[in-house]
Amino acid sequence: MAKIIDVAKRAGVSIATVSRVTNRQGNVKKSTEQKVLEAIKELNYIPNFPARYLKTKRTLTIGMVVPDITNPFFPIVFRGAESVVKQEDYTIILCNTFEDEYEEMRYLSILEAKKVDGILLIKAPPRSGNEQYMQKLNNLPVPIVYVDRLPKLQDIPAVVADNIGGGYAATTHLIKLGHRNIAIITVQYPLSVHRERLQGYVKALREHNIPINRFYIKQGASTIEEGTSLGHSLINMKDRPTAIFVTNYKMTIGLMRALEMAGLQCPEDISIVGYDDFEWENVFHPRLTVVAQPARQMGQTAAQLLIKILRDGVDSLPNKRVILSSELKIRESCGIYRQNKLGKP
Amino acid sequence: MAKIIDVAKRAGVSIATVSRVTNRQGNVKKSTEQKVLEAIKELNYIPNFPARYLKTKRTLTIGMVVPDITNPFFPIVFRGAESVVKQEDYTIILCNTFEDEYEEMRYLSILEAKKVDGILLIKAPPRSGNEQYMQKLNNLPVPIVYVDRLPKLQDIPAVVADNIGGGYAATTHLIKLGHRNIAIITVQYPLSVHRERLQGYVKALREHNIPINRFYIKQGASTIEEGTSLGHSLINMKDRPTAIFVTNYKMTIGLMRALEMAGLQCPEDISIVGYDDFEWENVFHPRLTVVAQPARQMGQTAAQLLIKILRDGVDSLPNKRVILSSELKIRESCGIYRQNKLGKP
DNA sequence: CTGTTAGCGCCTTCAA
DNA sequence: TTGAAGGCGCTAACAG
Repeated sequence: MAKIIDVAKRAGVSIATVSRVTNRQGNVKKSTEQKVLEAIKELNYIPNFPARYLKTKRTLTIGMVVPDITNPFFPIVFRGAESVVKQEDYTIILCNTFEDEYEEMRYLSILEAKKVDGILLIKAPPRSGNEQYMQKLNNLPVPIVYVDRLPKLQDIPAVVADNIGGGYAATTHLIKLGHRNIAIITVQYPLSVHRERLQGYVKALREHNIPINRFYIKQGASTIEEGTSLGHSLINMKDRPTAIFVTNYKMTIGLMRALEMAGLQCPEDISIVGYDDFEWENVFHPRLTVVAQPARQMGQTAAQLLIKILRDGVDSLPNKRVILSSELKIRESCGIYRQNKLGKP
Repeated sequence: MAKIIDVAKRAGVSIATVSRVTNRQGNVKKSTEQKVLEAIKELNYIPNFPARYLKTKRTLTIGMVVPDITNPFFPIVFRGAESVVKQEDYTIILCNTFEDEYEEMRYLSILEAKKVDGILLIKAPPRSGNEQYMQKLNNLPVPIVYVDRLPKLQDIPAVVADNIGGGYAATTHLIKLGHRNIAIITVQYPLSVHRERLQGYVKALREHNIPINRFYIKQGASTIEEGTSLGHSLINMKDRPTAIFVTNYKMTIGLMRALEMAGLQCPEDISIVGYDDFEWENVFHPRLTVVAQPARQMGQTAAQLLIKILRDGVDSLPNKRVILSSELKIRESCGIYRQNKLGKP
C-alpha cells in the first residue's frame, strides 16, 4: 500500500503538497499538481481514512440501526438514506438489533468507538428498568436522528410518519364501508408508532360514536407467529369482528395465515387493512388495502437532517421533528359489511 | 471523550497498562487491573478504533456490496452474514450498487480507503470494455469473498447456490406436469447465476427431448418493468407457452402484472415457477411454486469463509468454492397441462 | 506556492 | 508486572 510519503518522493515534492492536492484545497501550482496526480495514479495511492480521521475527526461514515432488515420496510428506508448520504461521500454501517434494546446498546457503543459521524436510529422497544439508557443516548457525543420510532416525546431530531393519521384513515375507511365491529392487531412496544396508530383507531371510532370494545384491541410482538395467534383469538370470538386493522407487516402475514386456517376468505368473510405498501402487494391476492408509509422519503429526510446537523450543528435545524404523511391505498381486501354472514353489529 | 491517557492518570498507572487491560492480554496484576477497570467505567472510556487501527491494521469492519437491498433476497443474505460476523465483533458497511459496476468500483475504492478487513461482494453485472477492473479486483489488498454471483470461473473464494440444479428442478417439474411449451424469463447479465439457471432449463428440456425454442428464451434487466414487457411478448406469441419459468424476484412481480393485464389466471391459464422464497409467498395468491435459495445460509457461509481467511489466510481454505443446494417448493402456481385451453404442444 | 514539523490516540517493543 | 518512547499515516499550522 502506497502511502503519502511514497507519492511525495515519486513526485519530488513534500507530503504537505500531496495532502493539499488530495484534499483539493488549492494553492498548488498547476504543474506540481499534475506531477502529484501522476504519482498518485502510478502508485495507485488511496488516502488512508482511519489515519486521516486522527486529524480531521471525521470518518465519513454514519451508522444506521434498524430492528430487522428482513422487514421490507427497512431496506427501503435504508436505500433512501443511502441515496442521500452517498452524495456527500458518506458510507453506512448497518446494524440489526432484532428489536432487542440490549443489542442496540451494544451496537451503539461500537458505533461510538468506531467514531461514526452520526447515527440514524430506528429504535428497538425500550426495556423497562433500562431507563437510564435513554439518558445515555441523549448524551452520546455523536448526533442521532431518530427515524420512524420515537421513544418519548422529547425534543430530539426525528423523522416520523403520521401514524395517528394512518390509523385514523384506515379505521375511517372501514367505518364508511359499514363496519362496526372493527378490531385492531398492533404492536405493544412502548414506542410512539404503534401507540399512535392505536390512537388513530380509537379517534375514528369515537368520532363515529362506535363504542370501543377492548377485546377487539390485540397487542403483541412484531412477529408472524404473534399475528397468527392474535388473529386466531379474534376469529374465535363469539362477537367476531367483521374487519381487522393490522398495523404491521409481519403481523399481517401472520393474520393472513390465521384466516386461511380458519377457512375465512378476505374480503368476502372479513375485511382487512394492513400497513406498509410493497410492490408485490399490488399483484398478489388478496390485494391488500393498506396505509402506505413514505418509507423512502423517511430515509432521505432523516439523512438530510443528519447531514445538516453535521454541517451546521443541531441548532441550525428549522424544526427538529419532521412528520411525513401516510396514504391509504384502497385495494380489494375490504368488503362492505354484510350482516347475514358475520357477527352482529 | 476520555482517552487512554485520562484513564491512565485516573488509575495512577501508565497508558501501557491501560492498553494491556483493554486488550486483555494479561500480565497485569489483579489489583491494578481493578483500578484501571474502575477508571474506565468512571470516565466512560471507549477505545478509539481508528487510532487503534493505525497500530493493529484492523478495523473490525467488513464491507458488503449488494446490487439492490430492496430485493428481499439480499437482506436475508445480509442478516445471515451479520449474525456470523457479530460474534467476532465485526460490523458491516453496506453498499448498494443498483447493478451498476461503476457504482461498485466507486464503493470498492471507498471500502479500500476505509481499510475494511474484508469484503463480501455480490457483483454488479460486468460492463463490456471494463475488463481490466476484474484484474484490479483480483489484486485488491483486501480479501474478497464472492457471494451468489460469479463473474467468471476463477479460483476465488465464493459461496453460490446451485443454479443449474435450480433451473433444472423447476423445468423438470413443469415437464412432469405435462408441459412442453415452457418459456423462461431470465436476466441477461454476464454473470454465472442467470447463465446457469438457463443452463439448467436447457438441460431439462434436452433430457426430455423437448426441442429448444429460442423464442421462448427471454432475457432482460432485473426489473419489474422488464418482467412485464418480456411477459407480454411471451403471452402474445401465437405459440404461447403453457408455462413460464421466471428466474428472478423483480421479474416475477413484473410477469404477474403482465398476466393480469392479459386477463390470464395462474395456474388455470398458465403455469408459473418463480425464484426465491419469501414469507408472504406462502400466504398470498397465487401461491407461487418457486426454487428456494438458501439465502441466509449463503450469507452465513460467506461470512465464515471470510473470517477464516482473515484469521488464517486464504490458503487455509479447504475449498474456495462452496455450492449450496436450492430446493423446489411446490405450491399452487403450476397446473397440469391442458390442451384445450392453451397453445398446442 | 511549498516544506517542516507537531501532534491525533493508540499499541508495542524494550527496559526496568 | 510496569513504564517510557517510538511510530502508524495523515493534516494543518507555521515558516519560508
